[in-house]
Amino acid sequence: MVREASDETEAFTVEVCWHYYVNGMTQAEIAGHLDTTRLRVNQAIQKAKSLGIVKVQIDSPFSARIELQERVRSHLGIERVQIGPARRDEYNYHTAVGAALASFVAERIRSKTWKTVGVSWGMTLEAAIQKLPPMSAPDLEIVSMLGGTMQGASFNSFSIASGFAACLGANYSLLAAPIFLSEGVDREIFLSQEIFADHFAKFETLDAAILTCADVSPRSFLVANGMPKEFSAEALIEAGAIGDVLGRFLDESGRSIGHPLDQRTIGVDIAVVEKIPEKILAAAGPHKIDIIRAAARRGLVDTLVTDDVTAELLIASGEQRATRRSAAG
Amino acid sequence: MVREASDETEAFTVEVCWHYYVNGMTQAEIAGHLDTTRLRVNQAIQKAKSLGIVKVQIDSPFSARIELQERVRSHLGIERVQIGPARRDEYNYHTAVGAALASFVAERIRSKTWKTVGVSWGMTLEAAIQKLPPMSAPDLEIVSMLGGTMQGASFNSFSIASGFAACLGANYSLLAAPIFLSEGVDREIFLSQEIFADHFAKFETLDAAILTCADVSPRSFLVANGMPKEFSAEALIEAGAIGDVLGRFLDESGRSIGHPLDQRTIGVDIAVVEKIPEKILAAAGPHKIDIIRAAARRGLVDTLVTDDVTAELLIASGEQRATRRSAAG
DNA sequence: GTGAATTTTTTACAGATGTATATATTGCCT
DNA sequence: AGGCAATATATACATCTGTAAAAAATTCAC
Repeated sequence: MVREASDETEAFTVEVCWHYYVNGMTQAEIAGHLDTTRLRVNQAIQKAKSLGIVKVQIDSPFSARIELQERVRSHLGIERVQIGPARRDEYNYHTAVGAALASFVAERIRSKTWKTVGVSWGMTLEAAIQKLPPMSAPDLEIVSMLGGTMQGASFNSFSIASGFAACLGANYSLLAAPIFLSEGVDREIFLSQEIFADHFAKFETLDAAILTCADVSPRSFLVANGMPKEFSAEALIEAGAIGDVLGRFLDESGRSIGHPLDQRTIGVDIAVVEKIPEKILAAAGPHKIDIIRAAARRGLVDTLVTDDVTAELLIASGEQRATRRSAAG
Repeated sequence: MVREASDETEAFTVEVCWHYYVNGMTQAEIAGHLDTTRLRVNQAIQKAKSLGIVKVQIDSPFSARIELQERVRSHLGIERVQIGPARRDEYNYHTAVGAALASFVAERIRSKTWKTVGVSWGMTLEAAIQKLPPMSAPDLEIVSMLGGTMQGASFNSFSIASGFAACLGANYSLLAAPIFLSEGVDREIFLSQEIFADHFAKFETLDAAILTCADVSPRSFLVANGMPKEFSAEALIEAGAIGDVLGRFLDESGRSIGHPLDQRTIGVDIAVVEKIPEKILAAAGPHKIDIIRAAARRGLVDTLVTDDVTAELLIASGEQRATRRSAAG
């Protein structure tokens, strides 16, 4: 058979695609119609897709959001991203992400047979609790994963687990301890108490974890209200910390900074969290970009729940970092 | 399960389509990822296609031509259309269509096991002969389907069948008779001669026919050079003729006009032509629009070979006719 | 709380797609 | 003209899609 000139093969490819995509013919029907083989038709369609002759366009008001979440998901290398649209005129980095988290958690609890869910605490989770629909999950236990702060104004770190439980019609189990022990208190002796041992045992079999994170700045409730006096934010930053998850400070690559504070922290170990089947990180705000990325790097994120402002910043700053590395190369 | 608001279902539909068309995931993979069923995913894709959320675009310089040929094919209700691009600055209604016919016939002879092919005659077929590549088809017989004209300048109606045969390395069988008998000559007696009977018998088993057509005007070689003196073009037009195929004049609907001329015409009957498995009509030029459409209506066209000028006119005039009928309705 | 209606999911199956492999065909070189 | 390499076709099979039907779940009305 005479081999065709490339113009003829592109004309053939276009004609094949016309019949397939526009006329809705099967590949076998097209082969019969054009007097060729099904393999040739299949190859023409593959070629058209790979050369961009055929383009699929998804036209919907939701396309931009779905594209954004897919770009963030790909950028962070995680399983899924849920984006809540934020108000740009009165931006507040808890509201949209709180709503998105509430929706996601409700959906997840309906469709999964979760028994135990660990929770962190923070103002983002508090915002989610405000938005959770009433549900009835009597077989579910909400387990707090770290101690709380002893001071505060409106926000109560001990109310997060109980708040989730109240809305979900679930039970809760609190870690009734300060997040950081006082100087001179031995952590292992403190945690050897049976009530704590029983609680920590729960961490080994959690079905999911609802996490949040914070940077190392006064915007972090923990940094503003919960740090021991002998540890400063500046010292943490000097040690490489860019933020914390569950009271554990991480560097830009997601590595623990190996700080003396770890020996005073009452909460689940990061290595235990990594093994939880479904880790949901809820976080938004420009100041959290680095710690979100670090947590993802560390393997602490299956699902990121965020807002669209933060999602766009993640993408933009990711592109900047790629551009800087490329220029340096 | 709570029925979703329609905004959420469109968001879901878009997300499904994103994974399917952009991420290249299978429907089962998407169902697992979005925690739903394969049926739901399939339905979302169908819905997106039917609502126009998903659009397939075929971007190629050939798209316009393929679209045009599909529109003509659909307009005429025939099997396929081959379009040759014509020069617009020096338009000539034989060259492009002749080239397209040559290409199509060559391809067809390579891929089909044709034994006998009937041919009409005309300047369009002559142009095709000029463009046919040399081939070797010793088992093929080219059979002329009608008598010829006794006069002419450069064009010889008796050279078409032999010209095809020469190029294709085939045999030929000529209908050595005038296309119209003289007055007073009985057609049946004339055709009862064994040599004609043998030739006419071939018409019953033709594998394909290569036809052309002409309007009723001096542009038609037949009308200009072959008509008996007692029949005028005006009289044919008055009888309803808009053109001819194989010397048989048809009205706008493709019906034979039932003219006394039929009793003097030496050529295959139209009813016999209708039964040939593959009928190829080669025709181009603004003056042939009506007879092309009439021939298609009559069932004389499986494949139309034309040029792009004519194709566009077919479409445009078809739209005008539809508009007129709509206004009259 | 129960039963009926409706909707969704699961399962099954037919047809289409995608790809691998064996076979056939074509082209080129000697 | 024959042999070999390259290419195309035919065949086979795995996977995916599309849809129908049975089963399960949910919703609604009483």
